[in-house]
Amino acid sequence: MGLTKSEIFTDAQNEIAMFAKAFAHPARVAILHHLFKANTCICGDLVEEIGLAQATISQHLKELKTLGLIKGNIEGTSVCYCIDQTKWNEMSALLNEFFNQNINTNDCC
Amino acid sequence: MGLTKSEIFTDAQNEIAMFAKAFAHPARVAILHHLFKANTCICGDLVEEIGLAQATISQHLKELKTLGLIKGNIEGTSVCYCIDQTKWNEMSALLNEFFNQNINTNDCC
DNA sequence: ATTATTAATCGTAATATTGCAATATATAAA
DNA sequence: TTTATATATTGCAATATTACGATTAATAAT
Repeated sequence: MGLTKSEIFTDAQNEIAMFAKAFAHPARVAILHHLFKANTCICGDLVEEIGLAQATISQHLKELKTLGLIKGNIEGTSVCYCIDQTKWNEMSALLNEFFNQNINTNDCC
Repeated sequence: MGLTKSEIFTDAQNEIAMFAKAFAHPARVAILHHLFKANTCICGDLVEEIGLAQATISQHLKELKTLGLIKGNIEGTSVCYCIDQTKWNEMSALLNEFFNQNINTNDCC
């Protein structure tokens, strides 16, 4: 118990859930908001901007990076993060398709 | 610790995270998939279709209903569920805006 | 070489989520 | 009224997530 039974769902369903999880915490939404506004930033910027501990921000960055939504480039002692446009568009297309499957249905109850 | 600090984020960031959470589990994605396909369904249909316990499906339905994404109408001993189109479109618009804020940014690293 | 800066990782505590059996509730059918 | 059917709720166990202090690692500056 307590363990999601991924094996009983389709790949598409699991993938949608995986991407959605990226946005399912306001800290990650805030990180992405800031990245879009600033184009690039380093971990320290986000710590200041958002107000969570460095370890916490680093952990959220790791999740976004693991999913492929952001990239990180080492620049001296710091790491420059930015959105991975290609992956972002891929994710966006997948979720959009999910959101728009209702074109032909009506309210029923 | 372990408690999300919602108060340090904007309303928009919290709202995006809340909606994203709805899709952050494949069972709920599967429920919504089925609802779009079938237009309406009852809890028992989903138990059969998805293969999780009745209590588990009921719990996922409750979360979707609390968010307002689905509606439930009592019909005899069963409850007829369907998508709430208005709320769905509202959610879709909010997340789409989030996904499309990248129009003018470039890859950087 | 030593020190400062930046980020990642580890360890840990607290909270949240998932899943199910058992039970409760509420209506329909007999 | 009793029984059957369908869903919600409760209680509990297991896993996942969130957060942070402390430490580590790696480069830059002195």
